[in-house]
Amino acid sequence: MKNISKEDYLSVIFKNLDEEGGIKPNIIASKLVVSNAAVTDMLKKLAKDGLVDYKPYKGIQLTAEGESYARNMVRRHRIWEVFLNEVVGMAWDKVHDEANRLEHSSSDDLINRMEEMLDYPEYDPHGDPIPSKSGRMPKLKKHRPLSDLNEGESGRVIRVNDFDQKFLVYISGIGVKLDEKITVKEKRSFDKSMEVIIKGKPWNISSKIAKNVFIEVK
Amino acid sequence: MKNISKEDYLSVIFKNLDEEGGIKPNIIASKLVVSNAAVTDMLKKLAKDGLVDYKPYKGIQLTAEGESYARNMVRRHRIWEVFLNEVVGMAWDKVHDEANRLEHSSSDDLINRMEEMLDYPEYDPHGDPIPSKSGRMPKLKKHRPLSDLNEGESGRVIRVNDFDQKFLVYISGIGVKLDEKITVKEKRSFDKSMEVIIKGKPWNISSKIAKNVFIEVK
DNA sequence: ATTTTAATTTAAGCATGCTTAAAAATAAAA
DNA sequence: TTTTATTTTTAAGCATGCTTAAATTAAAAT
Ligand SMILES: [Mn+2]
Ligand SMILES: [Mn+2]
Ligand SMILES: [Mn+2]
Ligand SMILES: [Mn+2]
Repeated sequence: MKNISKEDYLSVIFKNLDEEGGIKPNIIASKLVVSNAAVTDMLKKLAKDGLVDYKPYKGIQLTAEGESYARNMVRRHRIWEVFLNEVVGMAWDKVHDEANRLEHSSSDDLINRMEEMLDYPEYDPHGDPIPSKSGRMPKLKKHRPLSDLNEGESGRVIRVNDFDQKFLVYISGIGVKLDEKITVKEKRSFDKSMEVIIKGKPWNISSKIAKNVFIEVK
Repeated sequence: MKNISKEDYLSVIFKNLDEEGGIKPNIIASKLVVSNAAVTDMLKKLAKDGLVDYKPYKGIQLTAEGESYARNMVRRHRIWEVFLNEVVGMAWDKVHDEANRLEHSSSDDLINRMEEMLDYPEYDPHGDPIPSKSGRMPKLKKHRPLSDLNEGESGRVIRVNDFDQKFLVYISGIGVKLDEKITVKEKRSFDKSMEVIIKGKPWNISSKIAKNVFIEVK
């Protein structure tokens, strides 16, 4: 195989199955910013390659081979993110885009070496779990979006979505980072925005922001 | 621009102009392992992009823009090689192939960070000079292929060609590395093979080997 | 100078990964 | 249940970067 486009499709499918329990052509198209027609096309090719189980109109699944390929892509991506962040000193809001390209261009040998240098990290800089060489995925602690918390509740950040750099820059600016404590002071029903307390300071955040920050459930 | 194929063509053209003083479609085709027709095709595209000066049958030159793009590609490649070798601990016979892919997938920011971490190296693991951010190329000391040395002459290795992994594995095995002293004990006219002394030990090497190892001229 | 060989370019065609527009299937609303 | 809206697939077409085969040009040999 070995093909940047196919690798991207597989990653998107894998992550959505993992996080949402399902995937439709629709979602793939919007995540990869291509037309629905392009997705149908590629699904056929991936099916022919034996990587995807695809029944038109019915559903999309990964085959065993497709899943293990995809899992390895996620592993590559997240190891690159940790490496860029910890060894090269790149900010957490920049590593995702860089890793998105590097993940397709590195040998397994290089990935394994970086993993060893980093002493086998279990989570990437945004809290996402890193599959081991054998494919085992560390369990994420139980968590829910900040947007689900009620007034008065508080908890620690355990994961943030990493696909939008501007989002990461913004939340860094108000002090959000992994393991930081956040308290919901006020929640407004008309637009779902909320006032939160971070390091003693109050901040107003939109529901869009709150939906992409995840809080550990105690 | 930004395109793996075009970047590879530019690098090959630049290196050949730099090292041999000229370049023909022929050479490009063999270095990139594509047909001559593919080269003609691509030369037209690069000309249209304003990166190459191309007169059919007459000659190939880089424009100012093409040269600076190519120089930056060589810079990326060689900084990756040093980084992989020194930071990641990858053997000198493996870094070239890995860098050949990574060079297309990294931001200038990443390259500059790696360069800084490495304290601005001037030469890559095979002795090739690394262009600075501004494009300045460190001067290589005067040198000639080992194959040109006469019986009794000796000198230190200053550079080796890095494009064939097996070649590097082989010469490593007989003790050839940068700055190592080599003495020519015997030179056989019928096949240009020679017996050389490395670290006190005699070795028989073919002219093909000797042509790819470069010795500093005192 | 003529012939032969080698290098280069042109021509036609193929696979990949997209696009837009139209058709078909499914899901949602009335 | 019937109509409407949404999603998905099919169809046709385009750019890219290759290929092989044929034609052209340049270089080398006689
Ligand atoms: Mn990421
Ligand atoms: Mn991440
Ligand atoms: Mn190299
Ligand atoms: Mn090198």
